[in-house]
Amino acid sequence: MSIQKIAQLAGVSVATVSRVLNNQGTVKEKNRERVLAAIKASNYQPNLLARQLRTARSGMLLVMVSNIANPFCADVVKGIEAEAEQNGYRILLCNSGSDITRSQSSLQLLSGKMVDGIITMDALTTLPELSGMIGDAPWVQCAEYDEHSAVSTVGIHDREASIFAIQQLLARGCQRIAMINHDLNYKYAQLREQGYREALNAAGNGWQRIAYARDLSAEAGSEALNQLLDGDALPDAVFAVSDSLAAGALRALSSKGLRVPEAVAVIGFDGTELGEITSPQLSTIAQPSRAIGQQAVKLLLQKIADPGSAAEKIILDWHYIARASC
Amino acid sequence: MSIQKIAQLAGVSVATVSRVLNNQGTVKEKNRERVLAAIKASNYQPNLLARQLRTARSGMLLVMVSNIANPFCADVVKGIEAEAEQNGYRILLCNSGSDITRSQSSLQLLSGKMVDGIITMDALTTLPELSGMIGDAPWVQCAEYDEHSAVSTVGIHDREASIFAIQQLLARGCQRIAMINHDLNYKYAQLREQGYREALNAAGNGWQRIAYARDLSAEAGSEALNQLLDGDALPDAVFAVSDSLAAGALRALSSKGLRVPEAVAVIGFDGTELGEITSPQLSTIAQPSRAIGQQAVKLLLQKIADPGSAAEKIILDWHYIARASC
DNA sequence: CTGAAAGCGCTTACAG
DNA sequence: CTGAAAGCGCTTACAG
Repeated sequence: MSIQKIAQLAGVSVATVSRVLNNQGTVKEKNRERVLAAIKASNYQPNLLARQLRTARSGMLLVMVSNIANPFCADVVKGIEAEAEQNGYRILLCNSGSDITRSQSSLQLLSGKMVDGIITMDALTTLPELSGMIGDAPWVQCAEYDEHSAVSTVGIHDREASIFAIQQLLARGCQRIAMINHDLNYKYAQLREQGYREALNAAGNGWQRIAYARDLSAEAGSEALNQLLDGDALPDAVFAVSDSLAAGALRALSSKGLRVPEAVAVIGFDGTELGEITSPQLSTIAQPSRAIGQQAVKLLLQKIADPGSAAEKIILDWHYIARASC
Repeated sequence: MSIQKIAQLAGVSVATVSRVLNNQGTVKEKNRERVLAAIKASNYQPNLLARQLRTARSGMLLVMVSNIANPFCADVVKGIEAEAEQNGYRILLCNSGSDITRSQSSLQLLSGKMVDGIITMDALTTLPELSGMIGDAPWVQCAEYDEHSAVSTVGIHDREASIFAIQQLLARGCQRIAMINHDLNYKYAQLREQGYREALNAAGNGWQRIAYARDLSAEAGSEALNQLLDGDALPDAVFAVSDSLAAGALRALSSKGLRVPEAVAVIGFDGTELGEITSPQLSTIAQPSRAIGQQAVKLLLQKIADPGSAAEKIILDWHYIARASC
């Protein structure tokens, strides 16, 4: 079913059909009705491929997430969706799974003109490989801040937040503060680790242990915690770079009979709903997830409207949520 | 940058460029090299819109999820992704948020020929409104089983699973078993409620209370539980239709000082990782999430390959995971 | 092994 | 207010 058939059915030209379809130009009322009737009668749906090929505009934004199962990502996506919708854009989600091949495959949607722009949440270090395909298409990098790249970004001050968390633990009297980090390919992982070391060094505390979780699942958090427990001295505090990791750590601590926060204090990161269902509830650094997504869309739309505009960096505020685990 | 330019640069026709692009037909080695060189030199990327318009094939599957933040959905999506990838298909995720307008908007991707088929996880009752747009495009409905519709589905036997859960509670000696259900627009919600009532009726137990959560968040689970606590007699067991709801219920119980399972036993549904991070850990009905996604793709691909084939229904096995909450 | 040409289904100046 | 025609960037018989 094409616009041709509709034109034929309605006894007008394709141009006229196109005009009523797009509500533009002027069409005599009687013709409009005829066209509308023909459309309804044949259950016609316009071919988006043809339309977008012609107009070079899709009204769609691609969002590339490393892991939708992560509640923080899901929250950011919600912010993205809301803002996009408000501006008449639809969003397409691709789960890259941090896999470079899969990312590249998804990027074809961009280079292939199926979407007008892209928001990535991938690891910073994978970006160079991607940027070739992205070229100078509208792009903003989300929740992964990089000061040197020429791409627009929105995120928080990760180092600061991390320092704050450690200071919190220090103020509590903790002596052996361990960290559960994630893949150092992520800039946030690097920055938070840097903050961890800085804060401890500044306090003259040389006891530093870091375990790296293989992904952001609770399971991986448990594993990481068990690694930490393997050493000579037990940590009396754990700072995890994600609530899901922290949740897994809490679980592992509990199964070892270590009370939280008495024996081991725990601080998480993200401020997701996960922190409310663990026991004890999780103290955590909350990111402004929705706002991050929202800002990302704003930057992207700006770039789409004016492709020549310069890259912009937005830093949003985090805050600490004190609950029972610290 | 178009195939035209490449042809010009390489000094061949567009047909030849197309042939090397698609690795088909035969091209003299020297010409192939020239084309490849031109492509590299100009960082050419094929326009997918044009290609798909011409071939009427996209290699993409649309997955419409009501809520990606739900871990069960995320697991199903993982199964979908894996199976799709194995068959050379890319997947596009759309978060409908159970919103009919948003669903319709996403469906334009299908009717607009941008994707070859669709997997929905929406509520059954919204489907009639959608089926008009879907027409007879390849479609499978996932995790929401309907015996009467003509669309392929894959799911579990919800009523049975629900009955089993209630019997478990009954066997434990629970007398006042409440249910936390979700929107009855979902068939699974209807079926599980039916199972709940049937099992209690069969046991001659007339004490039946149901609270409906406004969504599938832990927060909504807590709210629902508090409603349940409002009545005259306290329940001594709660069956929740989702792990996230159950997690919220556990949290609310704990804040009321009600011990689980001693004062109130709890059983969840889905078998997601959430059940492992709550305290106590959650006993739950586990769905074969990955397999559900995988089967859905198989059915869909089958339908794409042979559009005339009949709708198929697949019922997968669930199993009970006994943990500490019951 | 290669190229000219038709055509996928739209939109949009342009002329009337 | 309307239609004929060009063109978006591809692929694919078809002829050579």
